Amino acid sequence: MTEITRDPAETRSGIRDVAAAAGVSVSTVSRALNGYGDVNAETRRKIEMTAERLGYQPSYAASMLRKNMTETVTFIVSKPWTKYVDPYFLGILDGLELALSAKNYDLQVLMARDFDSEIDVVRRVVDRNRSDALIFARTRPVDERIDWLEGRGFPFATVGRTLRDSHSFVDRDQARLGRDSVRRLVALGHRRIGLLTTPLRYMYTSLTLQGIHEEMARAGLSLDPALEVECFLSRKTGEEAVIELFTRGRQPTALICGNDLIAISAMEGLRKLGLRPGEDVAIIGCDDIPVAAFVRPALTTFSLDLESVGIRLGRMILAKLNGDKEPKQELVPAQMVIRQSDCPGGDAVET
Amino acid sequence: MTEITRDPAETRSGIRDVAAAAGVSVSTVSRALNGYGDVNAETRRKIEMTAERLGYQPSYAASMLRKNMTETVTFIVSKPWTKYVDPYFLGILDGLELALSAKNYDLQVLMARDFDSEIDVVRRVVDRNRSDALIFARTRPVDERIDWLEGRGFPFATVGRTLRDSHSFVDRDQARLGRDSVRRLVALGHRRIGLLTTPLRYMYTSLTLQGIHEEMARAGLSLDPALEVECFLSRKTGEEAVIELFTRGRQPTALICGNDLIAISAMEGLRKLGLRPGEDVAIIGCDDIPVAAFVRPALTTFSLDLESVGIRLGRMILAKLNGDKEPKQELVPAQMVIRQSDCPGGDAVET
DNA sequence: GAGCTTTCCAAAAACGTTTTAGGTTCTGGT
DNA sequence: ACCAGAACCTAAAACGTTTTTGGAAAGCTC
Repeated sequence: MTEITRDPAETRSGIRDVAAAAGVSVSTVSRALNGYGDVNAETRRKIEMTAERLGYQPSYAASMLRKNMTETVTFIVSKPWTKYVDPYFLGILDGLELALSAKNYDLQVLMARDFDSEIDVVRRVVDRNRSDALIFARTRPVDERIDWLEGRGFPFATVGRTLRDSHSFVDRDQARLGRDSVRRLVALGHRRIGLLTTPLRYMYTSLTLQGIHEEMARAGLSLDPALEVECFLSRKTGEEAVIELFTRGRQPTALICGNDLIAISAMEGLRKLGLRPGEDVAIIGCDDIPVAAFVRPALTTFSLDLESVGIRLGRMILAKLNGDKEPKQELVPAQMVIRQSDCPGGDAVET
Repeated sequence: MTEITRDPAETRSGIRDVAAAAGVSVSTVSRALNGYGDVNAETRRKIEMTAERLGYQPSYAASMLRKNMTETVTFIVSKPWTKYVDPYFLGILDGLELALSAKNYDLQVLMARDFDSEIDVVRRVVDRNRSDALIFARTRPVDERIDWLEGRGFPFATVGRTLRDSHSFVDRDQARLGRDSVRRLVALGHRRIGLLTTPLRYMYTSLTLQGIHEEMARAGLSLDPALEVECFLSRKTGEEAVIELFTRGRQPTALICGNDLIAISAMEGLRKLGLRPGEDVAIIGCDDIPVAAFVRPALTTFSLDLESVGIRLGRMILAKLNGDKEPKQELVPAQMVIRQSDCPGGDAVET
């Protein structure tokens, strides 16, 4: 035990330095610090103190190379999400971080330029061994990312389902959300319901539609394709969609919107047509973004405990990393939060 | 050149495999693939083809260990941002990714549990050599992250300034934005202007206030501390703030809000008080979030080309990684987008 | 045709850990 | 007194690259 305490900032001290300073071998330091057995309690304490004193931090690269694991889970996102700030994304990350950090995994988010290059990021991460597991969202009915990863046997989970559903996922119960929307509107007297959907290429859109159609059939309502408009936030907002819908003829008395931004912009479209949203036309959104409560009329929509989705996702991944082979699949229900934008109507207008 | 083409998925092939298959030494493969000189064009081509055929990808850990660089830039975020979806964040990431990927750097986002643990993430990233440079935002007047990094001489840049401003940053020109808001409202006839600020602990808040106060002084308006309320989106929304402000007495005819969410919720507060936002009281927001155009009255606010901020940030970091010592500092102006929420007023109400 | 440079390539060291294989000391039982 | 096994530790191999060092062959100069 020497008195010379070297400046820890001067030059990063490696495991050798710790070993030398503690008077033991390098391998003993490694075992002590990694919590393995075969090391005397007294020795371990001394090593820990020495490491602390020297400010020793194992080189990430070296330990990654030797252990062949990164202790990192990667979430992949790409532009469509970052551009139209999908509230999904960030809330889930919070939950994920929570679950993963409990087991000392880091959560890293990797950016892809656009949706199509996400597969490249997936490939690079896996091929170069940059992560222990992957998570991504915006699944499509048939999704090449999933096919590729399953082919490799690489651990992953998704936010959202696919047609096959052979993998692990957490998803909002979209079908139920669709059914609930319809049931609510039908109960309010609406019989002609318009749909302003999110892009059809995503699986969640078709699951929602499935639920909507199912409940409409049950209520004895006819499905009118002319009442469905696909919205792309980058091009066609709810505003344009509404105008298109109403000028087509057959005007709906209620609108189910794929997300809140569509819903809020649809309100604006209605006003342009001289209609009062929440009075002449009922509107239901989805996601419960922060402003939903503050717009006029306050938006009726579906909220979801995103953090809990993230936590489930994290647990799922951790189980997988522990060798669990079985795919886990969880559906979490969204909560309808009723405000003002859904109003009674239908019969009067219908005649 | 053998005909046996092994299954690339079977077992990851390393640089040795490529060397053997191409009939050259390991070091030559490395030089060829990394674009160094000292390798015959013909040989290089052969090696590249072989590597391609074997699906060779250099191990990230190994190359990281040997080169002592990660080819990764890390952006650190923590909960306050993820929770109240700050539009800043994601747009900047897009620009950053663009700039960095041009030089083959990866952009990684690391999550901290909360603001206070961001410093821990900073420490861990630097100590364990997990990134070549850091970027973060939400700077405070005196910021321990910056002090620590400057002490280490680790490359970094921030979104936002500090009191000392000794480091590299890109920032929105907050002072100017503040001045512009006031000038606009004064021109519209307002003389009693209320302030619903973002949290004061952030540097950008005080810079904005600085600009606001400066312009108010120039216009000969008195500064009334009773007209300033600090909003925290987690606790005090614009709605509560407005109610507090107006029940204090001395009612303003216009409100400058620290961000759009505050502004939109403030509108709701005004309505609760029986006032019409955009008619009785003018409102100016900040950030131009997607819904800003769709609320009623449509929100007058400030937009910013976030992608360009990201790109500047990226270039800044790349220069630094190229050995540039000089700190670079850029201020980018925000664009006022005038909609409906700022209305004439003041004199009539003022008496 | 000797000497010098240039071009191309190979062998080996190095990066900083973790893991394996093995060795020494101690304890307790006979 | 001897042996088996436990407890603790060390030396060396291994991870998969990049970089350094040096050497052989070829080309050029006089």
